[in-house]
Amino acid sequence: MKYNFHDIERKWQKEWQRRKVYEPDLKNSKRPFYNLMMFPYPSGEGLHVGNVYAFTGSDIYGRFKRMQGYDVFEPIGLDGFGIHSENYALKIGKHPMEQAKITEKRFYEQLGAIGNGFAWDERLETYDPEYYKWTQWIFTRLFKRGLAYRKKQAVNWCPSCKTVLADEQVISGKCERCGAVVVKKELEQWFFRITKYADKLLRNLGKLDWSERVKIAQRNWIGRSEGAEVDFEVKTTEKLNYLILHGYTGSPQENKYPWIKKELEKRGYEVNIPKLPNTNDPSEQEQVNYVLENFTLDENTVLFGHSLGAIVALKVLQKANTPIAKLVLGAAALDPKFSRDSKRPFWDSFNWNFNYKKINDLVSDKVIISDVREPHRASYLRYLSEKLSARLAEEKSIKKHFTGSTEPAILNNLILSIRVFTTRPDTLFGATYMVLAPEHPLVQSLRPRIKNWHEVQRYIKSAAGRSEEERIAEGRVKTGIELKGIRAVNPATKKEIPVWVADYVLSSYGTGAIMAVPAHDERDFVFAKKYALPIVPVIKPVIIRQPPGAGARGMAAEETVIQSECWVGSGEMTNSGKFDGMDSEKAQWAITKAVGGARNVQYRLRDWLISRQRYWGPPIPMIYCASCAKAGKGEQKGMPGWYAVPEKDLPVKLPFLKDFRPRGKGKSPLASVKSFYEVRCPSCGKKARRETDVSDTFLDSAWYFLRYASVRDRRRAWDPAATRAWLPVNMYIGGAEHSVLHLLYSRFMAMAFHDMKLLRFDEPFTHFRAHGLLISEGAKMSKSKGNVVNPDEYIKKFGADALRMYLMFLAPFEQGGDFRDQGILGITRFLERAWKFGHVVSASPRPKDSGPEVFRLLNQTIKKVGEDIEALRYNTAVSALMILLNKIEADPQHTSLLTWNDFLKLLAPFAPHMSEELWGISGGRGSIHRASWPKHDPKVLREETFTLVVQVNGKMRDAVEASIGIGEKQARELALGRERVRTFLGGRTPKRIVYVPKRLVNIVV
RNA sequence: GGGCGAGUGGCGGAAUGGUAUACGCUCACGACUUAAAAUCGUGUGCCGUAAGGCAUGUGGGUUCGACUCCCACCUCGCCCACCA
Repeated sequence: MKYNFHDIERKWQKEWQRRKVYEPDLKNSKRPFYNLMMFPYPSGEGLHVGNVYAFTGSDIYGRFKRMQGYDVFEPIGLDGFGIHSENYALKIGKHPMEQAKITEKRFYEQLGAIGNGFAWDERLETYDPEYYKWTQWIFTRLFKRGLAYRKKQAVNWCPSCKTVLADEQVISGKCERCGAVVVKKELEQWFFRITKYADKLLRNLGKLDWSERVKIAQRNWIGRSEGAEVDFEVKTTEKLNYLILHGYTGSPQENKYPWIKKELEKRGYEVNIPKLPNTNDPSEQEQVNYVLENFTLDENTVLFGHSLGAIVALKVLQKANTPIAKLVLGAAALDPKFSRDSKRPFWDSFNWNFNYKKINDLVSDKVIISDVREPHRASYLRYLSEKLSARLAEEKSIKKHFTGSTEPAILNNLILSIRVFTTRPDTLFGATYMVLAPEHPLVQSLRPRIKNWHEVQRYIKSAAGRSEEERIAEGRVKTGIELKGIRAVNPATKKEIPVWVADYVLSSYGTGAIMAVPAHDERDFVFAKKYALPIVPVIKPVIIRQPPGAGARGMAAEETVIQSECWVGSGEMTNSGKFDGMDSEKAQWAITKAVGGARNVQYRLRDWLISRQRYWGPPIPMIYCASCAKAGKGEQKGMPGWYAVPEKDLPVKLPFLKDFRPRGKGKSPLASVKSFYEVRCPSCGKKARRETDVSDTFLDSAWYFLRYASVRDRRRAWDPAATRAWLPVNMYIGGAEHSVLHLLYSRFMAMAFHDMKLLRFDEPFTHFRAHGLLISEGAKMSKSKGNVVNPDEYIKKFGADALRMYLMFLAPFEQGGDFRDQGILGITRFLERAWKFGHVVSASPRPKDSGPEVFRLLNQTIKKVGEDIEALRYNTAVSALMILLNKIEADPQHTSLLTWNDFLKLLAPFAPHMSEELWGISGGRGSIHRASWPKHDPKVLREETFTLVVQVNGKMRDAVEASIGIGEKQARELALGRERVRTFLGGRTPKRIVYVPKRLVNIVV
């Protein structure tokens, strides 16, 4: 009776489905166990053997848990949306919607053939409108929660896929999907505010039972660093002068003005704060004319207006028609249209229309300061900042409306300064120059004061054109250009230092600017060497006492200031960034405070860029209404005109597009489909425009595990009762390549839903295990090497059981394995022998009890296989099964039916089809996969004798069977009495005899 | 450059600080066969006829005893990479 695996496997696969062996009762489960495997991304080539490897490992664990009495839920689905599928469709010239159907069929057939205990009734596909309806719903929820927002930023652009990419999808400067070199592009895009959870994502790792390497990868990716933010004052060649306009009912003698004047004059600036006419009943013309008659604006003027003074300032500038250095508006008075206040006397005499364009042309450096304690002003100030394209600084006042006797927030915005982030404030004394990222806004705002603007502009352009990869490929040759005419003041040394622009500073990390300390930072050192900048090591700083004095940011007065005792201007780097003697926490913060800096924590993690300018994904369910935007209306603060598609209108179905090719130019193909993007505004009903980008595939997979237990729920994304019963996931197994993508996004989702009270837990996977990489013939599988293993072929040739078991036998599951063609024969032989013996067992009389040796080995095997499965050491579990079968075969007359059936149970997770068939043959009831896992008897494990090893000087010289009850004295005597031992001793007397109970005697001479 | 992991027979790999090389592949020989395949049996780290000696990347250390623990170095793999 040859084992016909083909028929038997097919038979049981059908039968299991018919009998719903793997369908847990989702409504009433006593012992739920959610055993999840990462659902596959269905490629056109069909199921990869790597998928089979991962799924088998997960399935074995699930089957083991099921036999231990759990209701195991092991769902499966397809992650079929995304660039990968779309690119494949493009390649073969099929439409992704049609191709998806073909691939789906193929994948489910293949997944069925590997014999996993899948809960087929709960399968899902991410491109199914029933599914992505909820993906879109999630988007709208995140938007309403303020976790989804739009911003313009230099983003990663893949020129080949013609779409933007998240940071996580750029690997060494290349597109994760297609390998094309990624460039930076300035685009407005949707982001998810994952950074809001940076700290929690980091902290929670501690309580998760996950593969350590994945936790480490996440920790590194989040990249928390503690440091300080310090402002460096900027000095320009021509001295600035300040013209400050107070507000309604104000005067230069009141609140912050004297202090500001003093602070600015201390720094050597000319300051004018005129008393404006008719403060209590001001008129626009009168005030504007007064200012223009008494003061002359020029390109070194910093114009600051507070409250109504801000409005006057705008008019003054408009009328003066002279370029100035900088414009700062503090808590500007509200356009009556935006105000809910009672009528003010000046409302009639002021004209609230401005020539924004003219103002923009006259001054490029503009700041609008908004007091966070005055939320009613926020929307107008935001509107104003957009109109003026000014930086909106949200600051906290000392006294509401910035009316305190000191207002550091105002002062800091008046002074031109560069804010840097550093983890090493103790090296401040060694900061000899500064570097801004090419995209730093200050570079643009300082433009009129930069003497070599042409060269600077050329450099910035070339830096933007260069891809990340090029920068790396150039071997870290750093390039940059000095901003001539601009200097910064080192707040520690008070010395003026040059300011550079260089692309080795990243705009998206920290403040986009650094203080360069070439003596203590390798990158700065290289740069300084190249451009002959001073290198000053910081040596032995000392603490001196100083009278109280405010720092640049007006921090509380200090008693201790740390100063460097001596600097040595040698050109060499003192050491590799380690700075002995003063990097203690205390010193770090003392110095930070002394220079008016503030403690700060920075994360490497960036917000998740979610937009994709492609076709094959869920359309982003947002609508933009231009007329609402004009009126400053919108669903979310700071995003006028934007509305989420109402839930009743979901899903926003992806239309069938004949030409679905990516268009480039930063727009999705949907942007050219009028019938798609033309909609009514959900708020005002006027004509509006639908968002035409689709969302990132990783959003689809960031929540799929929540859907499985509720796939038939048409009213909700997930059913609360089912979710409470089955989630969080008890065991999640998948590839380590998702360490910082899928696994981080999913955690973010759970945390966001938790905070929205949509979930009771905030971590989706309590246990996660990363399986290793399956390679073939000693090398990574690739088409070019011709070593790709096709699972269909092996299933056809050897059967699913053999393939499963062989894959698991290769090496520890978490380590990965090397698929060698020859090796599978060993497993085939093992299975054939089991098959043969299974028939012998049922055909010939069996002893009632197994012999003691067989029985002991059985018990040992039960223990070992159970422990090995729990630890995912499948290779040694298989090996133990082989040893047991060898024994049974060698001693068939001492093997009882009971023992044989226990063997089959141990085999069942690995070879589910054959064990099921043999189970029936030897009289087992029901499915073996619902039978209970055997228990070992600890008493039986113990043997009566053991091999006592005899060592001389630590080397094994002899071995002798001894009774388990032997004492130390007897063991010594037994050892010393051995012939061979005497030979090795050669008459010498032992100096020492070490006895290890139940193991060995070591005679030392 | 940083992080993580791994170096054991011809190969995949196994070993709570205590018999290194389990289990399997390969190979050799034998049985069965007209023959081959399959199957079964025996053997298989290296040197040596043997006694014995030498072997867990290299060099040191701790220990009665180290693949295992500690230090330094080398090699390979994976992940990240100008994150201040």
